[in-house]
Amino acid sequence: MSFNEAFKAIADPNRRKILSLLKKGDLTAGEIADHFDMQKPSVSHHLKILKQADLVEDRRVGQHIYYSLNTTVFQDLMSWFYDILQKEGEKS
Amino acid sequence: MSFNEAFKAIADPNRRKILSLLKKGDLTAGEIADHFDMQKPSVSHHLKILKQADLVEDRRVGQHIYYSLNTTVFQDLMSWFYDILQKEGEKS
DNA sequence: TAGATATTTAGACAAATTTCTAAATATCGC
DNA sequence: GCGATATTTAGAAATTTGTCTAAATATCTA
Repeated sequence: MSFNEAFKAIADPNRRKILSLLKKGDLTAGEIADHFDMQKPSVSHHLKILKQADLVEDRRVGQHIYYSLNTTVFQDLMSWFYDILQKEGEKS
Repeated sequence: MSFNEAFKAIADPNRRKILSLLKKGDLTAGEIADHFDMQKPSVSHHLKILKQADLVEDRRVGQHIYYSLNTTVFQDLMSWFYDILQKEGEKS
């Protein structure tokens, strides 16, 4: 269900930037927003799309909401690339 | 220049299907269109986007235009995934 | 050159996307 | 509970995207 959603999610450069930021460690929504020129509601919107695509997870800690990478779906996306690059006739 | 274009190009399921079809071998625009319910101009539009993203190449053979995969950009996209999945602190 | 086939280009239109501002919700510290 | 901080939700506006039909271009065959 989230395979196509994930491809759409990573199509946006701002969202890819968010994912790259999270690679280095978990961040709150506000910390993420600090890296962008957009307003916070816009960043929140992008985070929602990443969350719906299962590319990130969130957890509340007091006033803050921490976002973190969920790498499991990345594996699926990678598989699609592998499949395209694998020549016809080659065996897995 | 085509890194972001490529990510956008593969965000569409019809275009991913075209790429999957081409994996098995080169096809003409018409042969590709036969696999879809869309009208031919729509398929042509998708092919144009894939071409602009350097994901496919085309060559005319008489009346026909053959499309084929160009795998070089796929490598770049894959690299982005690798980079995300690689844990901080791990050495290449 | 004329008609047939293959494909793209042009232009229109609806749907989806991205961003904004304003308001709502949740939590903290006093 | 109140004010401050963090974040999301709601709704609007502008842009982009995906699709269609009609027309244009390119090539083949006779």
